Amino acid sequence: MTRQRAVLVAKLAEAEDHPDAVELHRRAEEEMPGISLSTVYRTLSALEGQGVIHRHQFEGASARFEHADAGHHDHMIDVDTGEVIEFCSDRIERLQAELAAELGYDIVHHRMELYVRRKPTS
Amino acid sequence: MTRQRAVLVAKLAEAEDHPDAVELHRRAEEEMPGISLSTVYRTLSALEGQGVIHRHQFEGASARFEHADAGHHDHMIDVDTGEVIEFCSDRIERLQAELAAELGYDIVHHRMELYVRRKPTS
DNA sequence: AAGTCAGTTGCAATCCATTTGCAACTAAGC
DNA sequence: GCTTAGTTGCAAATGGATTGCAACTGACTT
Repeated sequence: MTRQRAVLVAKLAEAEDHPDAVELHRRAEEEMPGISLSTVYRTLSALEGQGVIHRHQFEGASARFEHADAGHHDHMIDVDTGEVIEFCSDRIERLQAELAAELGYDIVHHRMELYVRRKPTS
Repeated sequence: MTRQRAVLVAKLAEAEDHPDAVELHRRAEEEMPGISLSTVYRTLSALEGQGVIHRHQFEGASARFEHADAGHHDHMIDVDTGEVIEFCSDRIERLQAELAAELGYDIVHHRMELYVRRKPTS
């Protein structure tokens, strides 16, 4: 609706990585100097509520965001670089659902994060 | 070493659930009135560093702790009650390792949480 | 084109879990 | 009992995130 909201959606759509609120604020300021950090936080919460973006709370870091256009996937986090790698496994998801069902539960949503390190090059 | 540390370790060992720092403080005060919340936080961090306990940061909640005597397991969180159910799946762990390996990574550690709801009783 | 008004913004203040500086205390060894 | 490194309690600080509020803006009406 407003220009600041448009800028934030655009920045998220074009982002290849998973920026946090402060980084997004930095990027938004390039196009919209003076945009406030509270607006960034407020807008991100709103967009999350509408399902337009996803919020991820990785270990020991502030929340990071990504546009929700890609389908469901999980994340690997390189513990050395902080880089985030997306992946998806139907087989794991199936097993998760089975395990939950065995205990009498349905899965509402799940979170799976693999904290990884590059294999030493041989 | 000190009495407050002993009380906290004891409370964690006898805990059937996954209490947070404030709840643990409450329980410790039964045996040790006047114990301070900072001591609880400090001791929990120390115990975590020694590998005696594990810290879990579930969605939208403060950190919860558990004694590390049981082997590795993951968690299901009942979104209605907050109850935590432990489970473990070798098959999933194997798949996770395979997926990481395919992309050239070794897993340092992982986090898998299933947010669930009791199946409606038929 | 001017008027209306709900929704949005920027700022500063606030929240809340957690951490920390510091002086007083304790436990464990000498 | 005396020493001292490690621990405690308190109060203050931290840091990411949220919020109250008055000013503003954008979309719609006429």
